[in-house]
Amino acid sequence: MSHTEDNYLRAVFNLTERNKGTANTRDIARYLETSDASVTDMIKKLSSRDLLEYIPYHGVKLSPKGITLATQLIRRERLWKVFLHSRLDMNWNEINETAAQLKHVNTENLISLLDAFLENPKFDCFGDPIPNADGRFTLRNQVSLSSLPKGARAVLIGIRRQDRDFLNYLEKQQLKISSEIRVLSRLKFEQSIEILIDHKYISVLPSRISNELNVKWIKSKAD
Amino acid sequence: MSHTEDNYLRAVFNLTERNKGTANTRDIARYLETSDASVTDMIKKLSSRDLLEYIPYHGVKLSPKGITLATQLIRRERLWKVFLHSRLDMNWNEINETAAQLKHVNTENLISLLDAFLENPKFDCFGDPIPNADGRFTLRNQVSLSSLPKGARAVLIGIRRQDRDFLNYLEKQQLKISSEIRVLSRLKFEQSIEILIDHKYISVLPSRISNELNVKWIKSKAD
DNA sequence: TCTTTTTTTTAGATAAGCCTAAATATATGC
DNA sequence: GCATATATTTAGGCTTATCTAAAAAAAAGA
Repeated sequence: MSHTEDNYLRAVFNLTERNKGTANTRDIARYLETSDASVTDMIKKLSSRDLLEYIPYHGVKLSPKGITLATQLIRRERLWKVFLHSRLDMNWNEINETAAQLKHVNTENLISLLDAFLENPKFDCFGDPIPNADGRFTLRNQVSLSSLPKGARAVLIGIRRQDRDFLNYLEKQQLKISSEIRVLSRLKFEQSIEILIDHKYISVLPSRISNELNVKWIKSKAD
Repeated sequence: MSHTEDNYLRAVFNLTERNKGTANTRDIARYLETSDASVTDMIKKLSSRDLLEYIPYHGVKLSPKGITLATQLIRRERLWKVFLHSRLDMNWNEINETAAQLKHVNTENLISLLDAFLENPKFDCFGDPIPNADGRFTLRNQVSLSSLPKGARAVLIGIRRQDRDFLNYLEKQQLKISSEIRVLSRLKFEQSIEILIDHKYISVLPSRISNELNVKWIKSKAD
């Protein structure tokens, strides 16, 4: 597998949300910042090698073989993210850029040794699940921050959007994985939500933002 | 810089022993396991970009610009070796294979963060010096194990040859960086040297082997 | 349904990195 | 110094991954 092929597989994986549905040419091209024509070329190549299931003019999804490979890539990438975050204390944007490169590194024992060194994390620093060596993902209950009622308490456990500007914005707001959140009020303007972060910082987030944040809702006995 | 270009620069760096002398086409081809013709092509390309100084038919050396880049590559590769050895406990052969891939990864702060995490090591797990961010190498006194007299005490600090079979052989012999060595006797047969390793293991090494090992000779006050 | 817009595919080119075979330059031995 | 051997370069071609422009298919709107 070349780096390019790796990236196509991961793109299809991400765009089909773990293979529910198909990815279309145009979205893959945008995701990888390349031309539609290049995507068609590569799709043909990968499907001829049984990594993609392809119906011309109607998009692609991963084949069983493709799922296995894509899952390994995701595993490598997310384990590296944990390393970069927890050991090197790198910032979010650089973590994504660096892990995107590191995921291509592949030798016999590297990933199992790294996994052991990091003490077998199940989620990365953005809350995304890390598949185990068999490709299985850990599931957990989570809801969108935007769905919480006034007064609710929650912990931030997942960040859906991960583009540069969005991540910079969150870091500015002192929001990070494991941050404790209390919903102070819900405003009519842009369906905003006013929250208290880690008992210290007050923020008002428009739904455009809070929709992208997944939390674990801590229900007290009273509820 | 592409991965291929990276590898050519590092090859020239290694083959010229930090730029004393020139590297010839054939040796570069052997080192990179490619054809002579491909090497000529790439040499032309890199010298046209002022990374190599090239006299047709008479070999190449790194230009000042090339030295800077090659030194950064060596720095990245050797820092990763320290990580793989000291944190992941990977074996020597896989360390070389993995670090060869990792050295291409390059983002803004990665290497300085890794360096800090590893506590600024000056030598890697094979005893090779790690250039600092300015490209300077730490020097130290070392002699070949083969040159020690009977009775000498020393510490293993460098391994010159690093091919698969050689490294496997050393690991079998319980030899590693920082091993304490005492010279028990010197034999006529193949100029072998009998040594005691870490007060536990006795080995007889032919000069073919001991020539490739660098040690720090611990001279006691009596000497 | 028929036209227009959007999306996808095809056609034809280009650049990087590699190859083999042939030509040429340099080094070596007598 | 000349013949032979070795090393290097040139010539021509291949593959991968990319591109733009044009053609074709599908989707959307009136």
